[in-house]
Amino acid sequence: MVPDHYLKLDNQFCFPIYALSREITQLYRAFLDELDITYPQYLVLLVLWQHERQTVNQLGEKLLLDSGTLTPLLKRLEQKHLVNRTRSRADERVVEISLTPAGAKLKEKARCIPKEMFGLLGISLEEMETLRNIAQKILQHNAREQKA
Amino acid sequence: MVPDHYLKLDNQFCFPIYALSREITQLYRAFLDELDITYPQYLVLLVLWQHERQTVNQLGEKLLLDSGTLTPLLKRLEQKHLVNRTRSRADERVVEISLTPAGAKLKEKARCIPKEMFGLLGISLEEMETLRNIAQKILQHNAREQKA
DNA sequence: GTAAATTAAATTGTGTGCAATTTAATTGCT
DNA sequence: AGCAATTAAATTGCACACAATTTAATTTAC
Repeated sequence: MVPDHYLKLDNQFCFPIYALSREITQLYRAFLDELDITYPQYLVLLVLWQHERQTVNQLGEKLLLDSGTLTPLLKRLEQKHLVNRTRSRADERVVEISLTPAGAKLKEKARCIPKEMFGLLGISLEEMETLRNIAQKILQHNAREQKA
Repeated sequence: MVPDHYLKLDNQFCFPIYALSREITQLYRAFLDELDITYPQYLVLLVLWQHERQTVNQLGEKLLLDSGTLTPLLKRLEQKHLVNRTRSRADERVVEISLTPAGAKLKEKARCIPKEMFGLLGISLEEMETLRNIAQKILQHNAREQKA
């Protein structure tokens, strides 16, 4: 007989991650509202600030999101004139996402966000890195299993 | 001048948590689809299995969700005949959520889920507890700041 | 060269999640 | 007692997130 404490909310390992993820998105809002973007949109821009031009598929691979989520999100970013969506001439199934000048400029306003976010968490740099490393370990473990 | 690496996706602490949370919800689906419930619905049931009867507000406090999320969710659980939603006689603003016999019975089917989930993560028990403790630390840190 | 199979993105449908607001009931103050 | 303030839940509006499916284009196989 499995002991009951396995089914108590406080003993669930996954719930705090779920709750924390939502908390993080919430905390980001204070900063991102000023830029008029959401957290997932911010993630997209992070990738584009680093890579300038990406297909929907490439964005999806990096952000672990599918086109069902990305397509409307990217359309909204396009409407805000932060990105351009262009059908590739080489392969018309492919849509390339690139930064507009305004989108590129937003990077400057966003540069202090990661640091300020960290300041809101109340944990040490070590704890933060531990958290990240374990999270990434799980993600990588499951990435491999899915492809096997 | 803030170095650019602060704005690289790989160096974001928050993104792996965000991605992990979604991954966790995904992994849970394998088990919860059989019970015909979603992960947030599962969380609600976890609370009810432990506490039998809760107001919407109490559920919200425990799950860090507001009634905008909970009300439709609970309505769907009610439609599945897993819970009853009853207006309190003592205070008609209050809606009490209680388990139906079917809802209570589901606990038996769910008893192995936490353990099996753990098996899918590819981390040690220690790593899991570390992850949970840091996550809870952040959540508590921000719970206090919000009320201050 | 042509048809079948595969692929990239888009669409459809459903269930969250949260801010803002509304509705109805209760509490607090005078 | 009556009204203002507060509260619990519900609603409205919007942005995700993901499964399933569709559309259009490309690749593969014959």
